[in-house]
Parts: sequence; structure tokens; C-alpha cells
Amino acid sequence: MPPVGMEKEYQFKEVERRWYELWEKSGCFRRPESLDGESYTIVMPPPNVTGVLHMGHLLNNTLQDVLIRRARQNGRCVFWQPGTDHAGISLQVVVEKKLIKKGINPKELSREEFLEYARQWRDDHGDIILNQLRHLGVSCDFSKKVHTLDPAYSRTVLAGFVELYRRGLIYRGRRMVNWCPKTQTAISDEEVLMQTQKGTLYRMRYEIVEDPGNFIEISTTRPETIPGDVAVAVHPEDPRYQHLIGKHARRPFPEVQIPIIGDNAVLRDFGTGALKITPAHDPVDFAVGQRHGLSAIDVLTPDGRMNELAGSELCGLTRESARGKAVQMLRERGLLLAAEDYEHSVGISERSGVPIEPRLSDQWFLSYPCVERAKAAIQNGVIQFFPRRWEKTYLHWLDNIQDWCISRQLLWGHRIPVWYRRGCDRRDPANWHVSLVGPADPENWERDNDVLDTWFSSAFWPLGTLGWPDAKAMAKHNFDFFYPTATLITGPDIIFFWVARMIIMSIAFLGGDMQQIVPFRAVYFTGIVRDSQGRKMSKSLGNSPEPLDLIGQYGADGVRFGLLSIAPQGQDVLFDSVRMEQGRNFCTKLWNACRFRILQGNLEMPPGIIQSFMMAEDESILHSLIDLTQQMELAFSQYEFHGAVQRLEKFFRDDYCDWYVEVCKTRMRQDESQRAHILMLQDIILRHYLQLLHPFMPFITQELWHAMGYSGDEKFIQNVPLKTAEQLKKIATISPNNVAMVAELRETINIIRAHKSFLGLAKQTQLRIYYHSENRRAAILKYGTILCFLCGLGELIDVDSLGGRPTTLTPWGIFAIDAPNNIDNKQELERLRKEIEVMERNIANNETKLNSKDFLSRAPEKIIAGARTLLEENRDKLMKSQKLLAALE
RNA sequence: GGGCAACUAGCUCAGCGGUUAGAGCAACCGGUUUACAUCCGGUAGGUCGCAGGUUCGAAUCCUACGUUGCCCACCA
Repeated sequence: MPPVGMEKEYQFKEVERRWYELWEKSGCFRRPESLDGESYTIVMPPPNVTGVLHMGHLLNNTLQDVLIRRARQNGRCVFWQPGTDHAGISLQVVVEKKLIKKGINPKELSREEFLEYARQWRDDHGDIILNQLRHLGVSCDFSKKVHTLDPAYSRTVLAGFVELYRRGLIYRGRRMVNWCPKTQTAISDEEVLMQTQKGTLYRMRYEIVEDPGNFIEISTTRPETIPGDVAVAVHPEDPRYQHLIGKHARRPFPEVQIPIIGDNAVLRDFGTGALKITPAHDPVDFAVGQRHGLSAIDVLTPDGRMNELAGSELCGLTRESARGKAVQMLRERGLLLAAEDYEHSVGISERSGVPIEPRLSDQWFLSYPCVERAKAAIQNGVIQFFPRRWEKTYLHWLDNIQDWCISRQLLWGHRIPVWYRRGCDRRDPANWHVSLVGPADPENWERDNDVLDTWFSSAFWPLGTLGWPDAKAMAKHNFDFFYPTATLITGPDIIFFWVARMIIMSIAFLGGDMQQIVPFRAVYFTGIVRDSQGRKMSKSLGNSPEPLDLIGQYGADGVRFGLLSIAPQGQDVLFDSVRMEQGRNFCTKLWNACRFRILQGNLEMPPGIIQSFMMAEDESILHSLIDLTQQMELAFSQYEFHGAVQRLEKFFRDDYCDWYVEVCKTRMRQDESQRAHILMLQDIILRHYLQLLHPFMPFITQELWHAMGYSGDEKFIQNVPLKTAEQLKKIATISPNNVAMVAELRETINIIRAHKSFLGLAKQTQLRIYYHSENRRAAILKYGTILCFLCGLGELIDVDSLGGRPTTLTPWGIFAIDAPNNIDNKQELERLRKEIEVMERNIANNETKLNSKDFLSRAPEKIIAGARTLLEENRDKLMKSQKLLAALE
């Protein structure tokens, strides 16, 4: 097929738009209908419908797309599952705010009315991120998109709940939970962020009832909870207070007698060593209360205000203002002894940013199943983490795992599939109905108003998207073929929220061999994208670039390549738009190199290597290509994309463009007969290189694949089988001697270039160069033209004596540029002296080493031999350099 | 309080027991003989955080310390 014309400039915008459209239209991102060979599945971490596309999405989805496209090249049966998450609390907050703006009070709406608004909002905004990701070139199967609130996926989630309940792992209980007073729902431990805050530690005293006029001193940071005190606790073995145990203290407001008790939970050396016990508002106190049969007095309302039990003076105040008021009341009563500045940790609700309130309430909890097996999956390597260090974090979490509060007092989400018998005690399990379909006589039942934690629903993501647990749906989705998925790409910040829970649920619900039931075989944890100064990207700092603008400016390929080039495995990425620019520049380079090949004309010969035309530099570039291919194979097996893109670029710029193509120019000028052979080799190299590069830069490689006429029957490069390094080796015989000789030639050229630069002769292109060589005369003769061309010199002349000219030492002999007599060789002299100095030092070091008995007796033979060779080489080189120096001086 | 990571050239990072520690960017010098100035050639720049130890040999392994970042933790 004749190559189509190529424009002088690469128009990435037009190219990227055109190919993406073609790809989608052709359905080549779709999960194949016929299931041939091995599957390769990735589930995309579903973006929140409330989310905004950010740099993290770009990095994450680039990595997934790289793996997916490479898998297609390797002939795998690929399925990349996209989707969106309903984002429970986050969406509810957004919609409530919007309603209030419109003058609608969300609290006055019925459940259904509110949900209608919420659904509308989701339908309007939910797919924005997925659509934006198309600009990045993601090749997921959009036709299989799943949303966590889709009816089918909802059934998965609720079926999971029902089954866990049936197994006795989900239970309802009145327990201390993290309460968010702002959103007024319980949240899980993982959603509480501990923050150090400056506060005040108050020292106060309660009077001993049995011993009027005497007091017990107590430390607290929360005087506003005094009305909830039901006891004072001391350590049972604390000699200061032992005698008070069994007596009573007078709680100041509302005034009442409370017992003084002994409990081991009290730390003797903290504060005064006496602790006020407020079971309704502190987890430790709650435990103490349980042990001593104390009641709990809840003095707060759900929105964080004091209630009537707090007494008339405090009732109605917020937590914060009640604290000030309580301090004032203590002072008035002469009970406040001190108020010291105090730094301590406070739990903050991740979602709303306000301090959480430990609160006693009726909630649904999950006792995690299969914890030991979930640990084993990592320990035995059934699931591999990249980088490995996250394994420890994961295992540590599972070692200390607590039951999970999964109910949320929200409207937006999967409503808990539990019904309570109307008018009966909801705490009695006899009055519960738990099922997917609900009770047969619904009129006698009321459904639980709560919904499930969003993370509970995402725990089923790899299962539910493939139809689990419905047998028909699973068959339709070819569950058995596509499960387990290959690699999960996500951030380490959700290792507990999501990764661990998916592993647990999958193991809990699927039976059989661990290899077959884990949700994925590898997890790659990305770093966080930060700004160039290492700060987190945030709206308020204004340091977060707009992803779509970046793509518009540098092209999707440029952005992908740039991002990967600065994203070492598991390390944070310091964003720098200069890198995107480099990515774009590399596209231009690639474009020009291919354009140059096209300008050389069509190739009329059938493909295949003609050994008789093969020259050392051909073998050398093929060797580099094979080496690159091998490195790519290794990189993919180790998830080392950062190094991979750097190697790809280095090969292309240094080995192919700046070396091989330049050599070819000379050769073709010298000898037209080689033309076809050279062009064919370039085609072989470019063709394979485009394939290697394709996962990273899908658009330009596709465009060039087409423009270069490589497409043949298969229009899309991603579907063309990629040759392995082993297969490549078969296309030609490569002699290591020839490769080594080319390496010497390249080094010789580098040295002569530097020499010329040192002498300030860069502008002179027609100067002659003299040489004297002991054993490389034939090679120099053969490659003379190339050498002159690449060094920008005129003519090469073999001489016995180089006279007094400034000379330089290369692997191929001594070279001397025919410089004007008055040339300033000061710099060259200096360089030579420095080089001699370094060499002398090295020789001395090496001699010492080789004179050491210990070294000779203990070091391996190979190392000793290496040291000997090096010493000899250096001595020889030193001798020659000294001669050169003498001649120059 | 416990844990994890990082510390190598001005910046971002490779190297993770064996010859003289590398790359990209930035800096500096120089270059357009028709693929490419979105390019090419060259130069300079490092006692590998600090102190010990193991070893014939340490940037690399061990220990302590320092600095920074992150995670976990119910001292009120």
C-alpha cells in the first residue's frame, strides 16, 4: 500500500479527534464476543459522579490504558470495565445545597421527591468525567458502563448484604459510632481523620459527698459534657484515690451525686489521674460504663447542640459555645482550678470537616469475614502489590480490624433491605425481615430508612460488574472467563476503603482455589500528583492545572508520555508542564523521523532481510531494538513505566535518529544499491518501534502506522500482534563482534567531536583529519566517510607520524585535526592533564588492590581478572596520553 | 506513642555488594550541508544526609542519629 502524504507539521488535535472517533465507531474497545485465548480484565476505579477530572485521574487512567493496549497487542481477550460511583454522602450534600439555593428546603421533601432531584442531578453530571477521559484516549468498553445505583448492580449489593446477614456477620446494635453532626449520619472509623488541634485542658474539682469540703481533682478537655457524667473513675491501685472508691462525687450541673469507681482504663500519670465518666460521649467512658453497669446520659442533639438533659443553662447551645458556658459555670462555683493550653488529636469528619461526635446509636455493623484468608492472599503472593511496601500497611490494618458500621442516615444510596414489623420493638430480631424482595405482607412492615455506606457497595465492584450473584447474568457477562481481573490501578489512600474490602468480599463469596477467587492478581498503587514544589494540588492554591487544557495544549500523547516520565513506581509525581512539553516535542520528533522515511520513497521489495547487504551498524541497531524490546517486557512485568518511557525515548533519539539514520544517509549517498535494503530495515525498525510505543502514545503511533502504510489488513495498530524479543532475534544474525565494533566507532566519533569542540573548530567543516592506528586501519577506512560526516570533517588521511598537531586518543587510534598552526590548544592541554591525573589515580588504586593478599584470596576470579585487564588498559592509555601531552607541550 | 518511606549533580530521579556513580531538565560553549531549532554536538557540576559497623570491596548490607513526608493509634 503506498504511503499517504504526511503534512510537515504534526496536527495532534485533528489526529486525536479523528482516530478516537474511528476507534469508537468501529467498536474496537469493546469486549470481544468470541472468547479466544486468555482474558485480560481491568475494572476502572469508578469516579464519583460528583467528582471533577483532575491530574490523578489522568495518571491513573493512562496507566490502565497502557496495560490494556499492551494486552491487546499481546493477543489477550481484553475487557476494560468503566463505571461511575453514586458517591452517597457527597452527592446528597451537593443536591441539598442546590435545592436550598433554589429556595427548596430539602428537609421538607419526601424521600421519593428528594431522590428524584438527586437522580436528575446524577443523570446531568454523572458521565462528565468518563466523557472527559475520552480526550486522553482511554480504550475502555463504554458500552458496558456500570453505575453503582443501576438496578442490576444494586441487586448485587443488597444480595451481598442479605447473605452476610444470613451468615450472622451483619448485625444491628446500639453502639458507640462516629457521628458527623453536620451531615447527621454515622460514619466509619476510616472516614475519621485524626488532626492535632490546639485546645485547653481544664483542671476542675468535684466535691466528695461523704467528706464535705474535700474535693477530687479531674482533668477534662470537654467540660460541656459534664451533665452527661455518671461517675468519676480512678485507677484501682492508685494510692492517692484508693480510699475514695465507693464514695460519691458531686457533679456540679445539673447537680447530682455520682459514684467514684475504680477501673484499669484510667491512666494514673495523665492529668490528675481521675477521669470523669461520660458513657454517651466517649468510647473509653462507654466501655467503663458497660463494665460498671452505668447508664448513659446523652446530652447532645444529632446536630451537635446541647439538649434538655444538659440543664436549662446549656440547653440549645452548640457544642462549642456550651464549652465556654460550662467553663464559666465551673468558675462561678469555684470549681475550676486551671486551664492550660493543650495540643491533642481530634477526630474530624473526612467529608464535612467538622469534629466528629462519639455517639451512641442503633446501627448496622459488619463483622469482616475471611480476614485471615485476605491476609494470606497477600502473604502467599496470590495478589501482588506494587510497590511491595503497601503489603505491610494492608496486613497491619487487617490485624487490627474492627467491625464496620455500614448504615448511613442518608437518602441517597442502597436502602438497607430490612423491614421491621409495624409498631413492634425494632431492637428485637424477631421483628425483622431481611431479604431482597421484602415481606409478603408489606402493609404490616416498615422498611429501614438508612442506606449503606458507599464503600460497602464498591466492595462488590469486580463481582457485580460481571453479574454476580445472578447465574444468568454471570453467564451473560462470561464471569468465569473475565474473572479474576488482572491488575487494579488505584491510589494507596483507598487501600482500606476499597482494595482490602474488595479482596475480603470476593474471598467471602466465591468458592474454590484462591487463584480463581481473588478479585485481581496485582495492585499497582500510584502516587499523588503534586505541584512542582511538592505541594498537594488544590483549588484554593490554584496550583492544579486543568487536565483538558493540558491535553489541548500538548496533546493526549504528550501529556501521557510526560506524566509517565515523571511517575516512578509508587512515588508522588511532581507535576511540571515542561515534561508535557517534552512529550509533545517527542511526538514532533517521531513525526519528522517518519516523514523523513516517507520522503525516501516507496519500497518495492518484498519484506525480508538480505544478509549480503547487512552491515555492522544494521546489526547494531537491530541489537538495540531487541534489547529495547526485552527491556519493555521486563518493565511491563515489573510495572516500571517510568523507566520504560525514558528508554523508549532514548532509543529513538540517540540510537535511531541521531546515529542510525545519519549513518544511513551517508551510506545511501555512497552506494545507491543499498538503498532498498536500508529503507527496508528502517521500516522494520519503525514498524516495531511504533508498536512498542503505542500503549504510551496511542494516537500518533496509530496515525503513523496508517500514514507509513504499515496497516495492511489490520487498520488498528493495537490489534497487531507484537513480536517478542525472542521472535525478533530470528530476523537476522547479529554478531557480538560487530555490535562491539560499532560501539567503538561511536565512541571514537564522540571523542573526535569533543576534541574539535575543545579546539574551537566547530564551524570548520572541511578540515582534514589525520590518524595513526595500530590495528583498526581497515575499520577506519571502511567507516571513514561516516566518521567524517558525523564529525563534520573533510577528509581522512592515514599517516605514520602526526607531527606536532593537537591529537586525541580514541579506541581506534590517535587522531589529529588539521588545525591552523596558531591554534589555541590550551583547553585541550588542560583536559589532557586532567585526564592523565584521573588515570594515574585509578592505576594507583588498582595496583594497591591487586597487591592486596586479602583481595587476591577472597575476591571472585572474575573480579580479579577484570581488575587486571583494567590496569593494563589504563597503563597503555596513560602511556599514549603522556606521549600526546609531550608532543603538545 | 508505633510504623512506612525518602535523603545521590542547582532541580527531578536512575543505580541497591564488584571496574573510573549515571540520565533528563536547568546552566554554559558551539552548531541549520533540504526530516526535525518542537532540533543537533559539546562542556562543567557529586567527599551518594551524618556517625559507626560488616566485608577483600559499601551509594548499595547492618546499627544509631538527623531532616522531611505519609500512615496508624480511645492519654481524658
